[in-house]
Amino acid sequence: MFSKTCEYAIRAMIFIAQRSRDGDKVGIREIAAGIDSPEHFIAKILQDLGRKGLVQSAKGPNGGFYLDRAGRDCSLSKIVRSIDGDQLFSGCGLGLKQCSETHPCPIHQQFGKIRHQISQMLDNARIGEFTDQLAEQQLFLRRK
Amino acid sequence: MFSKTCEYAIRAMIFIAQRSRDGDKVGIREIAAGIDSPEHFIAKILQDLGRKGLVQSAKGPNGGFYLDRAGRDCSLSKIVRSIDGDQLFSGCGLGLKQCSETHPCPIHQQFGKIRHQISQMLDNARIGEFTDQLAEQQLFLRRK
DNA sequence: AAAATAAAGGACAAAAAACTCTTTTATTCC
DNA sequence: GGAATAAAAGAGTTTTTTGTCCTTTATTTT
Repeated sequence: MFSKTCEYAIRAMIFIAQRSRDGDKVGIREIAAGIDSPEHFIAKILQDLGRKGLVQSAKGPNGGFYLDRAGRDCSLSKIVRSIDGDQLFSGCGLGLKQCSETHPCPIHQQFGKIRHQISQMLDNARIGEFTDQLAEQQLFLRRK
Repeated sequence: MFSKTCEYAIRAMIFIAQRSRDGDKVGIREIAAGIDSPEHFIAKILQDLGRKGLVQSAKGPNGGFYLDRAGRDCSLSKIVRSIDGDQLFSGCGLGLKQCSETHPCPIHQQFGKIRHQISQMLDNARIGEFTDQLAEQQLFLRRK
């Protein structure tokens, strides 16, 4: 569904949202450990999200990653789009370059409905909304 | 959603179903042209589906690929499963190795619903069901 | 100012996915 | 039996994705 890169990105963003809610910053090592991802790889990903303004960061001692208000309000769909592009939201289920109402692939209708639901879910889910449940260990970002 | 391999496989199977409905066989060149795929690549894929018994084939003059009754009744989910595995049907949306009702990732519930719909759609769709609409050019397997 | 810390950047490496080419095997037609 | 046809098989190559390593830059603390 999502690329590995995108999965790590979402998990990292949610993790950062939780750990930086009181104005703290989170180091890359802590993030990698917290979401069970390769350290250097998630560093690259966050670097990229940083350039795009989806995550904030500060260098030096006491530095790290954190989210501003807009970051916590950011929808999952924005992250998915910025990493995987909009293939998932607009592409044909069978990979046709031209697939539309007037030139549909065999699963065009059915797939459209599903895509719509995926869109809705990802539009509605916000990075910051899991913070409390995460703190209470009702939700998880890594294996036990 | 699906791998390229899987997309080609589904398109090829549907194409073969249509072209072999009267007992004819379809050559690999015709298939590749009909679904807009790399010829040698789809050949490999069909070879594999053949070994798994999902498609029939015959060598020599007048040979080619065709489907038996079971093949035409085959669901899309069976094809997806046999090529991409069941990641799509059972994996975690955020890629967690352990994600379950008792140890859920942040989108576990929402993703579960979507996965269920995808499953249903792929279980219900059968390779042979598009034959008529395809013949009437109401459905398509390649770009214009 | 020097040392320490932590992200940014760039280049590289490994693995997987997508795709190609050539030879072999089976079948049919003459 | 020999030529022609078409899939099967095997051994590549290319591209993309995933992951690693090392150097640089910015910031803070002493």
